[in-house]
Amino acid sequence: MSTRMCYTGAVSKAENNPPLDLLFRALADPTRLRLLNLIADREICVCYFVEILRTSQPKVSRHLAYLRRAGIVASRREGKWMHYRLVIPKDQAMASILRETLNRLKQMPQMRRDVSRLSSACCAPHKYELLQSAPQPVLVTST
Amino acid sequence: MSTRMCYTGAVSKAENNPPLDLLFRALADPTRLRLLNLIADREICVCYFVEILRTSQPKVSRHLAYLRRAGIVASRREGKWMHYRLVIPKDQAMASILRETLNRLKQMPQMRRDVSRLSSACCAPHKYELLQSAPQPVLVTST
DNA sequence: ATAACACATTCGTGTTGACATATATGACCT
DNA sequence: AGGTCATATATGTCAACACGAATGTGTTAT
Repeated sequence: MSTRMCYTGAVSKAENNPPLDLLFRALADPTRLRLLNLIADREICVCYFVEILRTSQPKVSRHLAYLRRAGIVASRREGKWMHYRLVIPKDQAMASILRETLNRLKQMPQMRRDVSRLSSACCAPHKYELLQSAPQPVLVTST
Repeated sequence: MSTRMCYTGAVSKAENNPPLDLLFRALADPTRLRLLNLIADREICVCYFVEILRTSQPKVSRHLAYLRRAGIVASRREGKWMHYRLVIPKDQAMASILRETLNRLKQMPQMRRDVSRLSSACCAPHKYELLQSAPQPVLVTST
């Protein structure tokens, strides 16, 4: 009960402030950081994430949903495939923190490995079971 | 003791990657963001946080401990008082994301209110019960 | 229609985080 | 030594999150 009253206070506070802590919660997981790094420069479908991160499809799906709820990615359906792309938030603070983060991610060894694995997969999708007929990622004009 | 061992583990993982998600977890809470904003430009003791955020002392203490474990603040004891100050991580990615975050926090209304409340409290500590004899915050050269 | 495919969601479970309350520690004073 | 102040930590409760496994949903192909 007193908890409720506390939360009411918190919500009214959020009217003024962009919920920055929400952005940070979205970034506070290594899997989501890897997804974000891959998604930063291209529109890409889920099966590529599964292949590149070598993880389960539900796990990828859940984390993408998390990022979507945080408003930093959006999805688009094309037949069987769901394509995900980056969305830069309207809020300036969130936007610049996100951009800075993406720039820094790019320089990290693990993230570079992911991207180069993605390049290989794109050049030779026949080598990857899941990617046989999947639409290839499409580079997006970097912001 | 077990804490030490935990940290050792985390460090070994960090050989490749800076544990960026750890930084984001530290930033993923509104109370911690307010604390960080206040601590950004000055060394300041706990009782001021309690007064400015109008919250309980254990809550402040816990969140400061969280920030300390994430390596972005450090503490110093002076008699009864614990002073906290910002620490810019050595890792370049963490450092610049943190700096960008602090710059953005500064512009948010809630954060400005906190700072101005702090200024008032510093000018008239006698008006605040908790601050009667507490050492005043000391501005720190901004990085 | 039905089967295969790509992806999303749900369920059960273990883990972590946030909080209030209570208690402990360390420093100062008498 | 004992008391008090400033701060830290322990305890119990509750919500959020992560995961694998299973199941559901929408689309294409047959």
